Amino acid sequence: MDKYVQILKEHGLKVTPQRLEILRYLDMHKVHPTADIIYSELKKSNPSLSKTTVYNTLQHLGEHGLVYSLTISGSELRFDSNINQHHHFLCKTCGSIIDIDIECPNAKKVEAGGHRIDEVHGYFKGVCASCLKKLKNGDD
Amino acid sequence: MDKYVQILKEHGLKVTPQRLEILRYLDMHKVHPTADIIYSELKKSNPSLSKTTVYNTLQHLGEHGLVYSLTISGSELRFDSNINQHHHFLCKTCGSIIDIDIECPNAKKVEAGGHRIDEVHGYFKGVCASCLKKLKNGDD
DNA sequence: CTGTTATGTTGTAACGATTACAATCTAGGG
DNA sequence: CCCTAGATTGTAATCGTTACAACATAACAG
Ligand SMILES: [Mn+2]
Ligand SMILES: [Mn+2]
Ligand SMILES: [Zn+2]
Ligand SMILES: [Zn+2]
Repeated sequence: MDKYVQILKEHGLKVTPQRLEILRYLDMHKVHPTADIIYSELKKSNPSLSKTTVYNTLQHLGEHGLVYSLTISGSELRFDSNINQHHHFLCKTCGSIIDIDIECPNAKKVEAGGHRIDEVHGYFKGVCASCLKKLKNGDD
Repeated sequence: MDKYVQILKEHGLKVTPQRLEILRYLDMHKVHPTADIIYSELKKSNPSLSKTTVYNTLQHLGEHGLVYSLTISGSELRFDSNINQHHHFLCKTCGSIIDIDIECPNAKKVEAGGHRIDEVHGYFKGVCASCLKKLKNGDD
């Protein structure tokens, strides 16, 4: 049985072609795309796809813990199918969002305050190594 | 000389009544208000205030490091005049955004990857202690 | 103090991401 | 194979934010 079919079934979600394609797209493109990017790309092979379906599906997948939405940019949500705890770096020069494989060691302290934590988001913003290098080369 | 006048002058910003009021509002109301909340509140005493001015001013103050904008909610920016490094907790039940006084110990690791960090955002989302207590009491 | 000018303010219109809604379709159980 | 709850679609609406142009004013020189 197809990997993505299985994932949907395990979570009691109806298996539809749209859901399968969105799941697969996120799994194959780990650059934290927007809903609109996912829509535009998948529309190429499925011209009847609706943007509403992309939004609905991403929300469903999110509610079932299959995808994660990042608010790092402030203007649009970015989606991530990597469920493992990790942080993100947003380059303000090239716009790319880079995975930072660290876990937050502070969660315990927050829970000590009596709050219940469901999500941890660690965001860094600045200029990525690649863009810094380009800037330096342009100097001379 | 007024505290806020001094802050603006130190940063080479023209001193205007609007900027002074926005600075003061943020300093007096540390609940991470939206631009719209700031606008609505200040409009009471200055009916000619424009929403554009609030957005422009917040952006200027941000560029000069006098305020910080949080993308924690994903749907709207929240503003913070507390410049000291700290994290935030968003309660998905009552919507409040609570300061968490911890610094991120991971910044060094990110910089080790060659990236330049300008901003660090630590966000936790869940249910706050106060809302948890209410939920528990409602159980019986 | 007054005139000049760069900059700030205002109101309105435009924009872009997301959501609401109603009609149509379909996955999956019986 | 049929039924129906739930999914998909297209369109319109919403909401936060930004663009723009006319007008106003802070700050500085004289
Ligand atoms: Mn990621
Ligand atoms: Mn804060
Ligand atoms: Zn970059
Ligand atoms: Zn709460």
